Amino acid sequence: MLEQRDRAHRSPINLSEAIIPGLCAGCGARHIGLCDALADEDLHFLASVARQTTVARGHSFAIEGDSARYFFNINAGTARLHKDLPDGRRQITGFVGPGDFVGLAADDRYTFSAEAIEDVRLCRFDRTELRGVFSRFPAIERRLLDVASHELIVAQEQMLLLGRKSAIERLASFIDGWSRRAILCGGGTDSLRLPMTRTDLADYLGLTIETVSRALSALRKQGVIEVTPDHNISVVRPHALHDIARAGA
Amino acid sequence: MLEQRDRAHRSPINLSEAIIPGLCAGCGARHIGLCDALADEDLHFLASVARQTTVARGHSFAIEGDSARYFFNINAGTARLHKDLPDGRRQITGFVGPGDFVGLAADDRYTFSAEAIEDVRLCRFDRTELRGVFSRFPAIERRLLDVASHELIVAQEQMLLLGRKSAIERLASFIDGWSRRAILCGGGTDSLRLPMTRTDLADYLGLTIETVSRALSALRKQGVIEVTPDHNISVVRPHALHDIARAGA
DNA sequence: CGCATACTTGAGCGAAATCAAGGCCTGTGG
DNA sequence: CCACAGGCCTTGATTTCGCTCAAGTATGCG
Repeated sequence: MLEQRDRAHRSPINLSEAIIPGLCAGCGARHIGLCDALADEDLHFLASVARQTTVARGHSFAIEGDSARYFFNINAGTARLHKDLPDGRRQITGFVGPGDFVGLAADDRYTFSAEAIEDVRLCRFDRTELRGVFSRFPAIERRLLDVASHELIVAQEQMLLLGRKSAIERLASFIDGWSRRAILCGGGTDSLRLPMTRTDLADYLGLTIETVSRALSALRKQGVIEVTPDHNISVVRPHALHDIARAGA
Repeated sequence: MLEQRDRAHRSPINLSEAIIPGLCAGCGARHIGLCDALADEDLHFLASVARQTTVARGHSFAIEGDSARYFFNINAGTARLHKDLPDGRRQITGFVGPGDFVGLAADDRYTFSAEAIEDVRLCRFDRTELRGVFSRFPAIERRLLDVASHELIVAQEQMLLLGRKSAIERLASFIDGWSRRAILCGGGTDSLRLPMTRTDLADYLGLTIETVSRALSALRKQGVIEVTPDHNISVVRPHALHDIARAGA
């Protein structure tokens, strides 16, 4: 019986990181390998339809309108997904990190752009081969349906945020969600690393950079968060933060 | 060999309407049956996990926070899906009509409420039985993944609308999309029936009822649309409407 | 006919956008 | 080592788009 390490060694794909991670309840798709029971022939098949690549910070690996040839699974780093209007207005629809999928929401052409905000390592699947992958690994198709369902829930929550919440509530919602994700998927609760700029935050929350900055200051003055010198955040009163996010009580 | 009509007659489910409709490119999930090759035993199985019901206008068939027992497929009528904040603010995340699915974006509990804005006839599936349905009809699972992907695309487009578009652009986008849907899925292009109230429209577009009304008047004064005496709409200059929607050129 | 519901329009207000200035950190070159 | 440029962020002043408050119109129903 092969060790995980040996299998990883045989494949151009690094199996010690999730190729097809599972859905971790509460935090979305992250960190749970599905690949423990793969035979050698399965590995060879996967290697023929998937390739691991690196995308440097600032570079795009999918562009809205381009032919959607690939489907991605992020292994390391963070990327932003965004849609743009002709006059330059931008809406970031999500940030994706290790374990997340990119390209579920695709037609023949990408309906979004994906850009690395840190160096990203990812696994790239040929979309034309996806049917083949599904029939060989039915569990993957099932998993993807779960992932897609979860993404729909998140998307609808974001619509509520964009359509109906105030600037402070938007910021509080984002920090609340991001810190939960960090706690569930890594640990350290004291300082929360924000790999995205204030501009990214603004484009994600439907605000301007100035309003983001002011809302952060307001949360800081209320003693709910602290802003570290390197512009990261630490959550001082998680419960109060959550109450603001939910427009609570 | 059984006729479609005979099969319909044998089942409590009306098979002449789509139980599991296909994905009609461009218009989303609508009107295309998947049920032409079903054996009698399959029909009996479907009848054991699904039931056709009616929901009267104004009534909810799913409530946010309730245990998500069912999965729905709309056969007739229109419903709104919405999320609410404790203080009464409401965001409608979508309108669903014949052929659409409700409950894809569900965890153990519903993360949205669904309410009929016209009398609705729907087919109700036990979610605990869905796995069984999928293994008996793999095509359904595949179809649902396509539907979920398409809904993600639509959701991201709506995020762009809510986060970055002006009131007039929002209205133009909605009317543009709704009229395309109407043209693709039924025909008559002259008068566009809007089954939802101005309040619904406002809650869908992240605006107030007054702003919706003013934006409609503005589009009317620009000669892009006409508003009929019964508050429906007819699109006079579709191209101009589309340009406004896309903040175009 | 009277009332309720839904929609439209106007006036004034306010939250966030825009415009503008200044601070802080990093890297680069003298 | 310091000087300076360029990001990135914060804060202040002013403007604006859409919200709130208010009044009036139209339609449908008992």
